[in-house]
Amino acid sequence: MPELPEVETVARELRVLILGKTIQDIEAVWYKSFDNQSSIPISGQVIKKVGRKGKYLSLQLTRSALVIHLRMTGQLLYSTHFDYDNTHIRAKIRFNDTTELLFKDTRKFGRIYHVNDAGDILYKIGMDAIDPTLDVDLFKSLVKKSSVNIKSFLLAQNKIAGVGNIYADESLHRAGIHPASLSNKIPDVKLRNLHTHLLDILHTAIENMGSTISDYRDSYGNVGNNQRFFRVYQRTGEACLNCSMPISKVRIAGRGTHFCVKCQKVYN
DNA sequence: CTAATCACCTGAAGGC
DNA sequence: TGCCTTCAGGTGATTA
Repeated sequence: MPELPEVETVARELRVLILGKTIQDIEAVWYKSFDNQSSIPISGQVIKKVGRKGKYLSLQLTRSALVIHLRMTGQLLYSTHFDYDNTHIRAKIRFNDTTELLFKDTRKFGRIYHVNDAGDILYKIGMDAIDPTLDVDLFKSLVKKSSVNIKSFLLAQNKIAGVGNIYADESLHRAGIHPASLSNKIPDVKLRNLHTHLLDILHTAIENMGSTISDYRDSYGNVGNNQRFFRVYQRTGEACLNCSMPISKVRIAGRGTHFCVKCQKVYN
């Protein structure tokens, strides 16, 4: 589910909802969902800062940190009452004002890590895709250093963090680059295009509160709006909005990949 | 280093 | 209705 725009939406909401709250305790309803790697007690610690890097959320506490990845179906739902639906709730972060942050995760892939320092988890992640210091030149040099196909490059979180299957396909379509193109064979002009469109797509998706395919919800339980603006993702067989050619779907990097054969040129 | 495949899980959808 | 297969916003380990 959630890629950068969805996680950013949740991060912004959590800053309003839980910043400054004191944690009472954390209950691991499904044992694997909460991975406690620190001996520092959580109880009594205050949420000092809510951050995001790539698809990871980080909650800086007084003395330690919680790092959260929602994977495919994770949701962080803020609750002020106790009569909620417990289905698929895998962990509960309780605050001392009786409110809770519920970790709902149908497929159980998501994780809440408790670590001494958020860097213990985040050190392996590349630069965030909307980090202002990731300018065109740096973007181009990262891509040109890679020999993998561009779709795989965009999905590789250790290079640029936050882009997933939806926004990889959407940005490659806008930039007119075939997803199977080799990263180091794409012309500079096209990479410049890709950088521009990737940023535009991510920022627009944030403005639209993220994309909901099926499971994504924000911390209020609301769906996103950005799925209405997809041009290729999940539009297989439908007309390309640029040229009317039916959208194709193939498997690249082990993922369903949507593109237009006419608008997206292969470089290799 | 890269590429492919499986593993982790549950549920929805489509074919028969 | 039921059974079986395939697929899904992700990533990490393992095997060529």
